[in-house]
Amino acid sequence: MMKEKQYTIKDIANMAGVSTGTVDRVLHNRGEVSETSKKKVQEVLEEIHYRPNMFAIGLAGKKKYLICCLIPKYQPNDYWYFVAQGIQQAAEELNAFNVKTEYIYYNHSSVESYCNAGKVLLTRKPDAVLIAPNFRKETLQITQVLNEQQIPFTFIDVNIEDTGAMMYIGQDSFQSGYIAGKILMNDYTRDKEIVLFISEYDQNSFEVQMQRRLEGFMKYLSDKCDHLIIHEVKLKGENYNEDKQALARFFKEHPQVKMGISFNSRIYQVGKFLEENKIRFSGLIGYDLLPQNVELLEKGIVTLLIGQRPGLQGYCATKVLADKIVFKRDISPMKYMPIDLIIKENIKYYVESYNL
Amino acid sequence: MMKEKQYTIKDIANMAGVSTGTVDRVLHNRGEVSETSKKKVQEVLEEIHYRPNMFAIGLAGKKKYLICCLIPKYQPNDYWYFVAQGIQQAAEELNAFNVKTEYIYYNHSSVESYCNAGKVLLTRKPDAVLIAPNFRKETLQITQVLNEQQIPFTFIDVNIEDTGAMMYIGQDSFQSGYIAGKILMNDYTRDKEIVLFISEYDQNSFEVQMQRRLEGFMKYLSDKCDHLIIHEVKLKGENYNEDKQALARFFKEHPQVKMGISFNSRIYQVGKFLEENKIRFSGLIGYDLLPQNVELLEKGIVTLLIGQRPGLQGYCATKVLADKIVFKRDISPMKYMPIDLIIKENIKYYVESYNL
DNA sequence: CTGTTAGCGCGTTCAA
DNA sequence: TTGAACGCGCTAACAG
Repeated sequence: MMKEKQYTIKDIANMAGVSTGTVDRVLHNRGEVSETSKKKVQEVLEEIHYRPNMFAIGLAGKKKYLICCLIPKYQPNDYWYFVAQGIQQAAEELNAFNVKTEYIYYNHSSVESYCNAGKVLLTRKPDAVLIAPNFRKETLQITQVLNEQQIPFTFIDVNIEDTGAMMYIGQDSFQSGYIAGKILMNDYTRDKEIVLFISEYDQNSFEVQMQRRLEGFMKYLSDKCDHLIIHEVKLKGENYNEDKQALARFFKEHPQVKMGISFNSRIYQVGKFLEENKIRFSGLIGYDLLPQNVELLEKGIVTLLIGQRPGLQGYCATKVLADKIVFKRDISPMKYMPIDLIIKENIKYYVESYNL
Repeated sequence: MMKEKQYTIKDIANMAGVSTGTVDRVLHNRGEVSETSKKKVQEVLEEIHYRPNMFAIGLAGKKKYLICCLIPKYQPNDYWYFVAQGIQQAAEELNAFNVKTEYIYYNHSSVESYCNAGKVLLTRKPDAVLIAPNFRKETLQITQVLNEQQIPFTFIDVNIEDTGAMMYIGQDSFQSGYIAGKILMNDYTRDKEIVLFISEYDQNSFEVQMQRRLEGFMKYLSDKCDHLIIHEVKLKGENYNEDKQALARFFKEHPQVKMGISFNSRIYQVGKFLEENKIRFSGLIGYDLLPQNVELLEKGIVTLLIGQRPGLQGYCATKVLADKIVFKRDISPMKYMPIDLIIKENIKYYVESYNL
């Protein structure tokens, strides 16, 4: 707890018997310095624990920092919109420290779009990068370049391993699926039937995430529930009318099914259908606090939403990057978000504090 | 998306036709400024979105700020310990802005101790104050002085109304009790019995908070559950042996009871007893992530913990105060924490990110 | 009451 | 190769 003296370059200059200019030159190995001066300064530096004053650096160097965020293109109020909100809030706080953020969007179902975004990213010469990674192979191409150029980066939402990322921020998908299973099967009695609303997408990383949730869910079922009948309805999630037909077909055939789950954030599609057709589920679980989902939760049509704090993810990831590049602070490389269990009765407080 | 010009006090001075000194004076309402100058500057400030350069503030400011925190004395890992952790984290971040924090502890069951702490507080001449208020009347005495001296303060955990507090941060106790009711009564069938583990304390504010939780809980029961048999066991929470006897007595008489709840953070006492006596509850609910509670949750003895993010409360309260005194930023006067529902399967991620 | 000014620690230019 | 000097934006002391 003793307060170490804060040495300045002036102190160092005095101690080494040179001028501040020279000290600066050896600190940044810039310009020509004689071997003798260099040695003198380095000796002093080894003795003391010099910690440059970051404020002075920020003030003097008109240095601007750029953080680039590679994320899926979003619509108002969808999942990535909230992530962007969190990034935005961090950006505002960081504004004062000459940190600018820039978004590069990609279409989350197009490899090509992702690659292009990656190329654009590199042309921007960012000081740090936040990536919502989508395709493994293509991501590795990007991160390789970033590593070569010593540009720190973090992953958000989905993790890609062995890339040298500074940090991953997101949720444990398997476990969240497991929990969903436990809660949906709370009233489990031997002869219940359930239906999974599965999305049909290409093989991208987000799909992998949903796959993990599904695996966690099935794990719970196989651990704890025997003789369960599990139905599946595939939804495209793009054309509601088409999906409506699929749902109608299903419920005509299986009117007795009263429990269901979706592993993506579009449970509202199912909810909407159920509402329109006055079908009452005893358990309907979905992900994420999209306004449509929230509304259905409040109406009692959806019974549980699993939240993963997209805003906080964006906020933390951005702050962590800034800490790294502006203040040279390091942090732990992994941060799992809480798996928030949200019901009708506590939704209000989650929506209110969404931008934490 | 247009890059706003970064205005400096020099710009403002020019625009307002005064000097930088005057601008500084109105920004920090320091020193004497004529009404006319003040008005001119304020007009400019309203037009532009002035964001001071934090680097410059950090570099130039020799001013030290002091935030005093009046909170209950704590033991490692109890509720207030986590609050203090959050404060500490904020303190570290604020360190760079010359903000120091200081704790003043009181014994949460002693009015006298609370008053003394209040007196000490005022002698410290703080720039801002964080209070975990306990006794209403005594709190009013403290806040009156603070108001006179124009020292901003926030309440945490428990709110005391009509005091001119900048902000209250805490949980909606009634609603959290209501939710507890809903979840405990999830398997509700007409003839179930439940037991409430009630604490016996003096009439302090924390007791009031538990009272509200109880009220919320009873509200749910009276709304949704008829013909319920509700037992009560009073626990002192200080001498385990004594409480053990009370519990033993109760369970000897009512071995059929399998659901219970405690409205304070000491459900671990009950859990410990149940574990020792191999009594298995189908539902046991408590508050807060104390390590003992977490352990029992993981073992499956406690089935649900309600979390209220003590760390975040401390963190936010401290940051908000600093925002006020250092950066003159104001914020909304009320912040409800989410009511986190924590079960065996998601506890891990809450413990890990406790210091958010 | 108000304007001026000297730093804060560092980066950078410009003479020497 | 080096030192001196200026400026980044803001605070606070000081002189008027």
